[in-house]
Amino acid sequence: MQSRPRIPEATVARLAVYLRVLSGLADDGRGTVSSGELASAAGVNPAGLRKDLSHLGPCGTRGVGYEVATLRDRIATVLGMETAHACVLVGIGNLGAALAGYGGFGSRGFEFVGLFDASPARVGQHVGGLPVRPVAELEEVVAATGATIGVIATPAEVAQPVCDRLAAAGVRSILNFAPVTLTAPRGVDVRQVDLSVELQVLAFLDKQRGAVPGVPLDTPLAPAGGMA
Amino acid sequence: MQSRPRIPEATVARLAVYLRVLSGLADDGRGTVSSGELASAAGVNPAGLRKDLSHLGPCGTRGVGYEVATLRDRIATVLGMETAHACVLVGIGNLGAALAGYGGFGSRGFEFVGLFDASPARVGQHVGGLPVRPVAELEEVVAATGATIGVIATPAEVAQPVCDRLAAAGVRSILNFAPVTLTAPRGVDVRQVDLSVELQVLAFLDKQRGAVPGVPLDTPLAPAGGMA
DNA sequence: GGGACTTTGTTCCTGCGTTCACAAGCGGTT
DNA sequence: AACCGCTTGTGAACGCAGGAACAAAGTCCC
Repeated sequence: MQSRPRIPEATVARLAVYLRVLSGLADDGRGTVSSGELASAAGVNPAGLRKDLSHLGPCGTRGVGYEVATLRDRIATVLGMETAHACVLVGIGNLGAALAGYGGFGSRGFEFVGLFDASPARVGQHVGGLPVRPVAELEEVVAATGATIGVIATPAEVAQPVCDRLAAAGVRSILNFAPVTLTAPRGVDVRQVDLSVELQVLAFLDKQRGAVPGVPLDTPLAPAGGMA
Repeated sequence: MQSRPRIPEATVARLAVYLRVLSGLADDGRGTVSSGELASAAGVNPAGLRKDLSHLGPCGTRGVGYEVATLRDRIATVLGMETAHACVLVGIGNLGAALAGYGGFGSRGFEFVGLFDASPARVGQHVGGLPVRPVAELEEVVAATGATIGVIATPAEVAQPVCDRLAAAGVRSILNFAPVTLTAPRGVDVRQVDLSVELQVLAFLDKQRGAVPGVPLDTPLAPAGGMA
């Protein structure tokens, strides 16, 4: 009954999506939304959306719907977005530069306070308004800024040492883009985003769909010629 | 039981991880691996790993373990990696350029056959060995190359139109990096990768952990000055 | 050749997430 | 003021994923 006994992780991920949709609706001047419309825009089931929202207490009006601005602020508060989160980014390659320049982070309360790279050629360059610093200064910057989130976009070979240094420096949440499974000490949360894994799942689903005609397309799809 | 009655998506995602670990072990010259060691390297439970592998039939030797090369090839076959997949990439901004230059795709059977961007300044440039083409040629290239996978790395505003054009051109699997929920016709599978959502989940877990001291750290954690 | 150890493959069980369906409550209307 | 339709919030059932324990099977050693 308290504020948050426990919110499932799957629900948290969806809350972030709702928040994005609600921000767009607020910009369009919408005052209220129904669960059905919001669920449709987010690509989920209306009942599931209501259950997700029930985790943060009653925040809608029966017979009317949800007040867009109020619900947006409520979700932002629950997700911990009222306070800015300081992040450090290690590995300013192609992907790292893309992350540093991505505006979607800053508008959601995440601020990069340090960019690091091992290559001397990169050090000193400015990416997204911040200078790239040598990795030797990592611990110093983390301690000075109180950064709690670390993002790893390095080659796979050095991802684990970087993870160890981040954890030792006091970072408690790590987002890893390197294609390796990281091990972190107890109390440090690591989330893995493997781009090739996503592609392989897509390829498998495509193969499975093509091999099993049990899920036919309702589109004509022409000859196809496929046979079992 | 024979070929594939149905493999859960969660298992497919983990199979891709096992495949990466097995490739590394094969490069190190390892002949066999036990489920415990493989599970440890992949960061999963040994029992769960064996259950995942059971979906593709008995492929291990009791008392010994799994033959590294054999298991690797088996997983690669199941995931549909023996045949190369042609992909098109729309939106050559910071993120798109990073994806085009990422070597992890080519080594896993995914080949970019077309890069597209709406900006005339981008068109003609070469990224990752391929020329950037105008989006007007999208349908033509998809038809000529038979690409089945489309990757969207455009701004959010144009992601839905691009998705529609990809689907109409014959692409059946779409990986979307734009922060919008896409709607695709029946038969076209869309996977969403929202980087800010990942960060927000991390921030929430951190906030929850900090507010609820029920999960204490077993490390001393007192002075931040300590290091490995 | 036999015994014992190791490791896989399977089965059961617990818990979670998702979905469906209904009661409660609010606004608008007459 | 009362009725009625609409929407939220909640309770229950279904299905699925995850984890642990057990039996089968193969190998190594004596």
